[in-house]
Amino acid sequence: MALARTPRHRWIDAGLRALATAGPDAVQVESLARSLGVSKGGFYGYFADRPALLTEVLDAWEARSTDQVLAQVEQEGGDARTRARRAAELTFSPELRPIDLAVRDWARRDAAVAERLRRVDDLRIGYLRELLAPVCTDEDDLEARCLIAFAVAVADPLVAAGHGTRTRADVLRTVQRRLFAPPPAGP
Amino acid sequence: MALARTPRHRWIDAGLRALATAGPDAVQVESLARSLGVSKGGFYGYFADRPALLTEVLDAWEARSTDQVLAQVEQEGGDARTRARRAAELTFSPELRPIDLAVRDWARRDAAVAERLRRVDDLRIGYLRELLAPVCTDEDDLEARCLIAFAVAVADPLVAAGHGTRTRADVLRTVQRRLFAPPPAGP
DNA sequence: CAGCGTCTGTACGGTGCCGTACAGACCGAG
DNA sequence: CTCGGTCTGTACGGCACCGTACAGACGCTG
Repeated sequence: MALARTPRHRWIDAGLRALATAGPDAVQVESLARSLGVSKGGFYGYFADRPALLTEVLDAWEARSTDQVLAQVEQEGGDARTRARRAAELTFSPELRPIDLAVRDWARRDAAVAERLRRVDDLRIGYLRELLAPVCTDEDDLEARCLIAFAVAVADPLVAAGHGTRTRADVLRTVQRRLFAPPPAGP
Repeated sequence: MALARTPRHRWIDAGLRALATAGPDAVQVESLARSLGVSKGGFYGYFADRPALLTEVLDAWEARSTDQVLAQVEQEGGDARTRARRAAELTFSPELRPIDLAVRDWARRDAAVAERLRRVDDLRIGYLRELLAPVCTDEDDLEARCLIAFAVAVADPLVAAGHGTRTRADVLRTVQRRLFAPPPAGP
């Protein structure tokens, strides 16, 4: 039984890279083969066709974005703020971040992708809600903080503007402090 | 001099629609021609090639997203909160919103688009900063609120999660109240 | 070493898009 | 009506990609 030089997971990894850098349209069989230094000969032994690969690419993204991140965070432990930051670091790591953005854009035009993203985001925000609940007395306030935290995390690299003398990191620190601050004053 | 049935601006409008719904890769000459019920015969009389059309599509988007929105808001007037909401309504209208998202994704892989987006976002956040300045004593706080407001506005349709019994609109109202609330307590 | 199954390279037809060429339709001017 | 310029439809060559077919290389197994 000859060993595969280019087994399934290499095609999937290459697909994830292509998805991250150039969107789903760029996940092309011949293009991936070139990037792997291989011809597409073996591809159709593993996958029925291009859509089948895309499905498995999404499977891989979903697993890495949820189970693997949560397992890691829970294993490392720490208080709520530490775990929230760690979950954000892992979820929006330099490696996963561009895939996340590509999937979000993709979800705008593909219902199946949108449903997957909904599952993933529900899980993420559910976890965030648990972590933020202790500092919030009001349920409305809790929900607002969750949306703010998540929206800022998602949109950060999408917002191109500068902040005068401050860096984006400066501003993000201030935002984080606000999120874990005691509830604001009256209406 | 025969009248053009399909003048420049119709190609550009069609390009904007394609960009909005399916991204820049979908702005294809023959595809646009089909959507206009026309063959591509006349296209190359107006535009040198496909990239030239994309440039003009971006020009149109930039003009509509900045000058036209600001002019409208300033003309309608109102207090800071009213104008902020109105600017958001116009900037993220059902018509402009999907173009905005498509451009943001596009900017991730095209430096020229990224620079355009930077100009546009700087202008938008600059305006927002003016409007929010009166309710903020602290400069750090002001900058944080600007980023929060803008990030939530941008990411809202990208975040797929639900909020239990509340609707997204409910949560957004709470966020808006927070943004215009007096500064939070100590550190 | 021989045989087998698996993986890989190459070649092919089909399709869709780009950009060009050109002929004809159309409308206003004289 | 005739002329002229402009816009449009059609056709073409080139290219890139998809999915299939098949022959040969490779390494394990006996």
